[in-house]
Amino acid sequence: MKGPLPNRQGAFFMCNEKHRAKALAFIEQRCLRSDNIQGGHMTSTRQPLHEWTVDPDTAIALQKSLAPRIVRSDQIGEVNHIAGVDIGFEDDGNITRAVIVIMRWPSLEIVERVLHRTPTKMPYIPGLLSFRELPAALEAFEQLSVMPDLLMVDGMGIAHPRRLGIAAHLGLWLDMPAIGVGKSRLCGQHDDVPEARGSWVPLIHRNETIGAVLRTRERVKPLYISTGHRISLENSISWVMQCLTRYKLPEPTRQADRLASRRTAETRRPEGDAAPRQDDLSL
DNA sequence: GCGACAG
DNA sequence: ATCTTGTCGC
Repeated sequence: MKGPLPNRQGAFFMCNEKHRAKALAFIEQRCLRSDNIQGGHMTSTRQPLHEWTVDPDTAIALQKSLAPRIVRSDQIGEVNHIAGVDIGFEDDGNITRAVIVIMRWPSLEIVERVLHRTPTKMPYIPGLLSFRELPAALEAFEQLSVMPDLLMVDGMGIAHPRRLGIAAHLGLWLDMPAIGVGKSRLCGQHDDVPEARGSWVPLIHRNETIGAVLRTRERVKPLYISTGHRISLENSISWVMQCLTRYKLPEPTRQADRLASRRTAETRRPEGDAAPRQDDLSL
């Protein structure tokens, strides 16, 4: 019997056991390895790429060392599922809400959603966003039963002072194709974007094209699109355009966005009510 | 030194 | 990001 939208637990145990097993294996391999899976031999030591709770200087050094590993060309296979990734906050920023929405391509129907809530551990520092938001996002990924083939992450890809924005960082960590979909500029300069939907101008920083400023809707502030990992700028723009409906944001990002910031009945706490005990909410 | 600064 | 009231428009 089909209810409105089965919660995660139900969906997991009733329908996606096999997928979930594969997803777990995937996330385990992606998150716990170092850099030794060349050729066909799996001699992985299963060590994380790096720590997440670090001081600003260390974080900057990490970005500099990781940035050269970002693949800016198309290294992407068949796309059956696209993920929208977004992080929101509640309780004065003390609680981080990581959201992942998986949509089937090309139908764009939602096949899975995860909302993971966890205490915030790092402050927001311009340029170091991924260190604040990615730990929660990765925990959300661990709860997926369907692994996507392409990520759309809110924020910048390589359009970053050290070329490692949150979308690039996540793409590299998971070794998955990723696109950065930002709503405002972090660095770089650009001309005015023509008013026509679909038109764009290059975003340039230190004499290098690091992204595109794309008009996804007329009369609306353009989006900042950039390569995250394993996808070219041209195809990043193409995927974003293909995921547009009637809104400014591409569907995967839009759906993740609304879930990450929406005050739901579970989130809202009338006077006298106790805070939710659970870390994860069913949707 | 001063301003800018994803979410 | 989040907090907020009203306002404009389909």
